[in-house]
Amino acid sequence: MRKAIIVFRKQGYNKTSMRDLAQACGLQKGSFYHYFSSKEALMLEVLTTLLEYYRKKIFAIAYEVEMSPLARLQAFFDQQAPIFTQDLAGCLFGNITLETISVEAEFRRVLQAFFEDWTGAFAHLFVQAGASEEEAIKAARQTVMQIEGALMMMRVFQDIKLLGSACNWALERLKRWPKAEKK
Amino acid sequence: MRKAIIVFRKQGYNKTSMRDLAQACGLQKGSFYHYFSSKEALMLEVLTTLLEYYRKKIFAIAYEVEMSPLARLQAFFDQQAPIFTQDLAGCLFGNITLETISVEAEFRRVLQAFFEDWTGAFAHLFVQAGASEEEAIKAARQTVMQIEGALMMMRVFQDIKLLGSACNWALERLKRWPKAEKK
Amino acid sequence: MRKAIIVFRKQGYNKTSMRDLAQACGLQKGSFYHYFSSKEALMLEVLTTLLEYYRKKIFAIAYEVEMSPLARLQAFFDQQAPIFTQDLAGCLFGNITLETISVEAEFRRVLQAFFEDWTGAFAHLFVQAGASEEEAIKAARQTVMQIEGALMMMRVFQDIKLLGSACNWALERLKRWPKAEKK
Amino acid sequence: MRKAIIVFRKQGYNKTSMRDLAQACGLQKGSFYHYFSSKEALMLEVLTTLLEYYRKKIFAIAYEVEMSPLARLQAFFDQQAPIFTQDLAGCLFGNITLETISVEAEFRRVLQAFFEDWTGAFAHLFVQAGASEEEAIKAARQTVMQIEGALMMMRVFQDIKLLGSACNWALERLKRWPKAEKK
DNA sequence: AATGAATGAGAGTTCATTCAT
DNA sequence: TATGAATGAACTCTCATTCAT
Repeated sequence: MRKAIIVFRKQGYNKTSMRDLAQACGLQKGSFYHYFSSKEALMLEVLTTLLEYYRKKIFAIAYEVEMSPLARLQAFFDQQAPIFTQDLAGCLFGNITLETISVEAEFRRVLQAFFEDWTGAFAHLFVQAGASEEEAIKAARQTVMQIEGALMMMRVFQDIKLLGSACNWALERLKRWPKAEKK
Repeated sequence: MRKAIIVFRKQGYNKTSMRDLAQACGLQKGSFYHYFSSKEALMLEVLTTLLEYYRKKIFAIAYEVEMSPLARLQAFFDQQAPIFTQDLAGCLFGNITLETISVEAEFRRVLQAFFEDWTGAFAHLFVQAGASEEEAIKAARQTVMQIEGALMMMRVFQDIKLLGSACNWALERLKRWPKAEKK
Repeated sequence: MRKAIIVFRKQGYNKTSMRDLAQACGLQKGSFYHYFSSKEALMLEVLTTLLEYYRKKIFAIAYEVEMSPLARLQAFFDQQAPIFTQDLAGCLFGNITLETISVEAEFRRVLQAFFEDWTGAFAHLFVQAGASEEEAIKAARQTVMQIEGALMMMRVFQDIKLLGSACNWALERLKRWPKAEKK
Repeated sequence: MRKAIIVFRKQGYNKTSMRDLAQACGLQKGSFYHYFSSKEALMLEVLTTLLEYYRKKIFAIAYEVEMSPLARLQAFFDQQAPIFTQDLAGCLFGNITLETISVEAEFRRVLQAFFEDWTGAFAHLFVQAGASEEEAIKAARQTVMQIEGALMMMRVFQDIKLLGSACNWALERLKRWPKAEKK
């Protein structure tokens, strides 16, 4: 499963064959069908599992009351960055979105959930820093977009720093609110 | 060729078969090989041709001296938006980047060129509006990222307005510079 | 075992997978191999068991001395009909014959035995009704053929009555012999 | 196509792989898909084509006015027998019926059409020989059933003569009608 | 310039079978 | 006795590509 994430994120959905996945796991491709009923089902489960992980390990950081919003965002990025930069492969959800969303309707619900929860986490931070609900959502959306855009640039130009600058912009932005550094 | 762009943008590179492309053009699969030596070559030519089109018809707008920077950016977006929103399929370069960049090295050069020129065009506008070279590049990059991120969100949530708001943010940002509205 | 008969009769030999059979028995595929060494062996055992059942419960009716030949044939059909009409699936031996006889030689012996014993049972009735050995065998063969043919029509046209008429013809035919109704 | 008939008749539908068929035609299995969209479609076309052939070349004999009904039936069997006895493989329609009818609904229409037309042809002969409509249909049905049953026995016992005797019975039966031998 | 037959490789998937537990 | 993981071969079908016409 963890192996599948890596392969899918790097090669995309259509380019990745069951043989690739099996090989990455040291199995025969037929063996995969004991665990997943189809390639599509596997992808769906990969996405669902990964979303769960994000919720518990990353998005949750935005709701930790013991840190200031700014500290939380910092921690958030610290957790997220290594995942995104690994293999210079970016964000699985973003990659799969652009590759499949117009054709594979089954993935849409999970992909939407990911982006909604991500935006929600950021919005919560902006609210806590002093923004109105509306302002917060706007800022959160913009931040998510910027990061996904940055990941794209990171991959085209093979330059990890491009993600860093997007994160910095987000931190700067949060700082502008009065309660950004208060617990 | 124009048909190929549409199909590739919507379905992606790997999901699109030569049969799909031929069908879209009212031809037989085999006939395609009179014009393009391989699927890869075709994609490359599609990207190159489209890049040329962008340069002449869209990026060029940023360098038109008769309009204020703000007016130019507005015109820029007016040209770009319908292409991006058609079929809710987004930006071919962005889509192909996230799908293939880690696997097909041959496309990278064109993809990079596209994003460089795009950024360059925006940077020129910010400079003309009064920004320093460095500030301009930063702002331009951020804008491109935001738009690509917005296109992703537009596709996941099937909501065209998400692109619009990214464009508006860019316009607002440009306005903050003193010479934004001067020719 | 009884479940296997049902599945095989309806789906045929090649279309039926070990998974289908296991499922019908509430077992796992692997568990089947404690009872049968292979799919072929299973089929063979199914056929053998069923033949044994036919011999004891159905063909035996033809040899019951307490009834007239006609009464025996009637009883014979009364026993046989519900088996053949269940699920509109016909006769397992007939189905398997037409599907596999040219390819799997191993089944031939049991299949032949079934048809020989069946014919023998009918021939006995005709002899008892007054026919010569030769005439009896001829009539018996014809009757079996007619019934198998009727089962085929029953299945194509999804009409249970087609079997009934074949049985009636056989009864009429037997009646023509002088001792048909004598014990 | 002619090759496909042979292979399907001998091996059945499920046992016959696209590789088998391709091999019989000296092609690669992939090449088959230029002519038929799927195995099922191929089978359907095989059945349809063969039905057409039967109608024109065999069933038509029953309607030839220049011969007596008996002569026509004789000619009918003379045409039919070599097809049925070839490879001891029997009747494709009968074989496919018993193998697939409960599972593959798409074939039913053609299979029914075959048996209806066959019965119709025989019924016509009986009518011309002097039978009432009702009697004719009954006799025709019985004859078809007998032949299909005989083909089954022919295959189990690997004895070509079994088909012959079924044909003879049919001829004898027709002779019993007054106008059987009149043109 | 365009076709359509053909190919060989490989896709996703199913299968009968094995075997450690 | 029964499971469930695993395999390797075979399945139906699709693909990018070639080439004679």
